[in-house]
Order: sequence, then structure tokens, then C-alpha cells
Amino acid sequence: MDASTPETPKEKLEAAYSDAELRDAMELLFFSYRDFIGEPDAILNDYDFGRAHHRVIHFVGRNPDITVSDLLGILKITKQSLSRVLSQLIREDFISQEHGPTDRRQRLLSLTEKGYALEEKLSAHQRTRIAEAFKAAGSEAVGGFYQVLLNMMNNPKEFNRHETT
Amino acid sequence: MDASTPETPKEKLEAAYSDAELRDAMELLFFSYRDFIGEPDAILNDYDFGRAHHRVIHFVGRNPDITVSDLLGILKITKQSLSRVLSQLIREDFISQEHGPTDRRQRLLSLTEKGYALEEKLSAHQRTRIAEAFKAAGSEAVGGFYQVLLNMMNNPKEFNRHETT
DNA sequence: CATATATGTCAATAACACTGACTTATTTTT
DNA sequence: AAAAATAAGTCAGTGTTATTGACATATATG
Repeated sequence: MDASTPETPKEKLEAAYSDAELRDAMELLFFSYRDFIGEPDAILNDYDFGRAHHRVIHFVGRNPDITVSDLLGILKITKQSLSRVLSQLIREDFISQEHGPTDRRQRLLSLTEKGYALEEKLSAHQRTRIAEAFKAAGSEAVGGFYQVLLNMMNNPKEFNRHETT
Repeated sequence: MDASTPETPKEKLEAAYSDAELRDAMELLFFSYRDFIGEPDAILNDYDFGRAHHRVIHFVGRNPDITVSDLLGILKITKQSLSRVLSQLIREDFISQEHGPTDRRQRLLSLTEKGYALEEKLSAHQRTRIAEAFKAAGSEAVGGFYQVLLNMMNNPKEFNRHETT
């Protein structure tokens, strides 16, 4: 259970990572994520919303007509947790619901115009931050960023890269 | 305030990123971070600890003899928030305190053996996850990962890469 | 008709963060 | 030496986001 000395010879070629290096990566993730999510909070405050609202707005915006259970699957929270946030967003007309066309039990969620406007506002800073980080690092680095983070996911297929070109 | 059409000619060369691509990156960060922090929770549960305890244990482990105010600066939480978690960790002998040698007002924090053991246990899964992601992506990709995430930080100097070689 | 599924809701609880006000010990400044 | 600043800790109150468990309703499927 101790892996402090990386002396396994066959792994030398493809670079062995020391515990210290791996802990570096852990910290880098912490710092960058902390700063990444820190920004929209001020805007959310004006609406009496929190980060949970932000996440719901983001994923509904990204996946129009998503079902409640699919949204729960993405967020990995409970129905009851989502309920408070979601019903607030519906009540205040940021998100609309409609019955599933084939299965009327489903409530398909979409952003209203008001919701879309808020999403734009909320993500503006984050998009700028990422765009600048990408430009500064260069497109090769961006590729590496994608590769590593994708590999870190439990189920990389969950990430749906929206192709543009 | 709308940047949907990236037609600025001078930026073409260094690759322009569409809003959709930038939102992809936002999601990738969300997913990978969600899965990254999701793992140690079960272990923490056994100790009646939460993520806040984990963060404190990590950063104290990484920075022996750190002062309380430096730790607050890293975590970006309030003294009162830290207090609950920290006094619990001290009471249960995961973290030790000692007076600063030059400034006796300071309480320098370090992991006890018990605390170090818990850190090892908690970070084991995360280190494995990162190590595997790094190996699968290759060392060039790892470089890109570092570059992009560093650029995303408010103050990249806050990240102290612990050199090994 | 029976059962499973999708969603919603009520109630209680916990973790983690916040603000504001105040205390104690110690160091630095004047 | 007295005054002011700093490091740390504490008390009280509050809010957000999550949890578990139990149950209700509508709809779909066997």
C-alpha cells in the first residue's frame, strides 16, 4: 500500500509519476476549479440563487428537452435536492416544462428566454477565462487538457463534445 | 457583449474558440472534478468527516508548519468555518499545533502520524486516478493539462509545484 | 388489472459555508 | 511604556446545498 519509490522498470519509459507530482496535480485541480467557480457567485447573489441553480441552468441550456431523471444523472444529486432548486427556477420563469411527446410522465426541461439570458450572463466570465487560458496555452496544450480530464472521468462517454467545425 | 461569430481576423491564426467549445470545456471541468472529488467520501464517512476535513488534511500535509492564516488564504474560507473543522481534527489527534518559534501568536499546524496515515488513505484513490489519466494521455498531454489549468487560476503563483527531479 | 416508472412532495437532518461581534495573547509602532 | 496592530479563537445566528426516508400521483407496460 506504499508506492513512494517508483522503481518498476517497465514503467520508466512512459514516465512514472511520483506521489509528490500526483499531489501537485490534485492541488492544481483544486485551485483552478476553486477560481473557476468563484466568479459567477456575485451575479447569482442578485437573483438569490446559488451554485446549484447555476448548474441546473447550464445543463438544461446545454441539453434542451432533457428529462428530470437525465438531469439527476448528470448532476448526481437526489431528486429532493434538485426539486427545491428546479421548482424555484420554474416558478420564476427561467425554465419551462412540457410533457414528453411519447411518454407523458416525463417533464422535458428547457430554458426560457429569461433563463437563456441568465445563462449567457453567468457563463460570460467563465468563457472568457477559459478562452484566455486556451489562447495563452496554445492548441496543443488544449488537447492535453482534454485528454487528461477525459481520462479522469468515471465514464468519459458522459462528456458530449459539441462539435463545431 | 455577444461573441457568437468569431470573425476577428487577427485571432484566426492562434485558433478562436467558439462559445460551444468553451462551454464544452466548462462541462469537462465539472464532470472531471465531480468524479475526482467523489471518491474519498466513503472513507471520510467512516470518520464522520467531510470534504472540508479532507482539504485541511491535504494542505496541512503538503505544507507542514503552516500558519492558520496561510491555510485560510489557501482555502479561501472564513476563520469561523475553518475553526469547526480544524478544532475537530486537533481534538481527535489528526493535526498538531505548536507555537511559532519567532512569533508565539502563530499556531503552526502539522499532521500527526495518525493524520498522515489518513491523508495517505484518502489520497490513494485520487493519486491512482490521476496517475492512470496521466499515463493514458502521455507526458505531452500532461504538460498541456498543467498549462491550461495554471492559466485558469487567478494567481498562478499560488500553485507551488513541488519539484522532484 | 397489476406493476413498474417518472415525477413530485413532506419532513427531518447534516455539512459547510457565511456575517458580525468580541476575547486573548503577542508583537510592533509610536 | 502605552497604544495599535496582528494571529488566533469563540459565540451566536443564518443560509445553501446536500442527505435519507416515506409517500402520492400520473402514466406506461406486462
